Amino acid sequence: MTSPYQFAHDAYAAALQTSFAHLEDGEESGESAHVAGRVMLLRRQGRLAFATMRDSTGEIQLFALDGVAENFDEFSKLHLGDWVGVVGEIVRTKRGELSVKVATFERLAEARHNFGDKWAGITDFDLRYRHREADLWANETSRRSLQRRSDMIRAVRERCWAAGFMEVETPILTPVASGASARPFVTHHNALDSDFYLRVAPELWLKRLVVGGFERVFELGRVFRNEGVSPRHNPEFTMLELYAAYWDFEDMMSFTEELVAGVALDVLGTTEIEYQGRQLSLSAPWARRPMAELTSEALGVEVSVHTPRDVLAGYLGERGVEVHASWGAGRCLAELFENSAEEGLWDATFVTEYPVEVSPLSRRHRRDAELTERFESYAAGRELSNGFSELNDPDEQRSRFEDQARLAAAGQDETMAIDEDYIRALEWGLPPTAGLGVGMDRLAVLLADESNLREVIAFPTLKPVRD
RNA sequence: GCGCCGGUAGCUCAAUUGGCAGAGCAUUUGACUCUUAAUCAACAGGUUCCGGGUUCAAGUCCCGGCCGGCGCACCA
Repeated sequence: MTSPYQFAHDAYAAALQTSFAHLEDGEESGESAHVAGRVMLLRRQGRLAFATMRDSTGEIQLFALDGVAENFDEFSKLHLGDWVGVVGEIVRTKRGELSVKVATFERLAEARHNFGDKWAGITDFDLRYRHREADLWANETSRRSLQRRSDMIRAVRERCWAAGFMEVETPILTPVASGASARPFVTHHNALDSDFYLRVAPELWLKRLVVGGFERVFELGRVFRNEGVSPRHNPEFTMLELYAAYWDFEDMMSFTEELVAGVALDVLGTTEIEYQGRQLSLSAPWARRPMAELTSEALGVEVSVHTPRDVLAGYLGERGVEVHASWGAGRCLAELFENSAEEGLWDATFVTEYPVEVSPLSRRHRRDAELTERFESYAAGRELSNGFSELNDPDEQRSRFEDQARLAAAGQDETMAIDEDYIRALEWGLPPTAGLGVGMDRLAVLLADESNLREVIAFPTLKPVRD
């Protein structure tokens, strides 16, 4: 029997369950449907057989009778997991199960492997992540989480478009990996005989488009960082970055809270979500708290970027953090914040006033030259977004990059690479602009109520199996 | 990269102190005209992750490796 090339499918399980809800036990509707999906369960009973078929919307029972179904013997020999296309009347069985009474059926494709135990499904992480196609049939929560991610991406796009942002695409293969302090992946282009880096952020390209006159741009794309893998980190992840000319960081914070709360509303219908058994608020407006203030509260002692560097270093030492000789007061404060206050930020909160030292692309704060007009948002103790008033002075940008180069020379692993083309772009004039980056996987984890990033990534990065 | 834990049939899991490697589901065969994780009967299914070692005897203990989970580090 050759495998069919097509099936004239005209009905879905969930819609049938709804539109024939009125059928009484034992009643026949007189209406026929063409349904298709996978056989998930099969109950043969002599000259009749029942199958539970699942499609992308839900499940419906297939009811086959010898003498009524034209190829009953083949039906009763189906395997769990086989794809079928069925034509038959919609009926409700005597025992009350809505069913398609099989007139004809075709096996559309065979399943050579099963989809796990009927009860337990597939639980082995290795199998689930390496063969997500099987996991998706075996585990309802896997389907739900990836569906939520898709709903989220859609909502983000629609809200960005609605706010007048235009979607653009910038290079993934780049001659310099800059725009974030992260180790890049390196690859090689043969014809150009040049090494390229996979981007660690689209930031610098996007700002060049603003220089070019596109006032509001966004990119939703994959970035790559050659760093550790954990429940909260995948080497490739999806970032939303957007830039708005004429805005400052305050404007961007307002946009951020509206965007994230709006997306939660679109996906979940609420901005008061439950995450890991605990209520979490994404409702705007979010608290806006200077880093120094949060850190002082957590430490029980007043600190700021103006506290002597060695005093801050001393507090870090007490907390068991190894202080690098090249760290100034700004870096020390940021480290102290991460070590003390960060984890406690449960409801969505903006942390503001990041030190210049850790913010090489941010504009200095208009009230304090040691600080920047930068914010990060946190939820469930984790960073969700990062944004700032963009540094648009090419001379200062050059000196900030040079500071980064000095730190690299002093032995710091993760620093930002100098990008001459970007500095030249700034020389053409970047208007006052605010930018935002949102970790889409992190947001998806919140919306899907998952604790592990891999659950919202269809095919997370795994080590290849070697012989 | 480091630490802890794990890997047994296609799937989910057992296996006492080191003493014959098992069950349910799936597959195969048979019975059954209203099942719902159908039921009943039978057959088959194993490089116990891989490679060494200790021992009369290793799924179990030891060493090395592979892969995964969690934590740390790095980072978002």
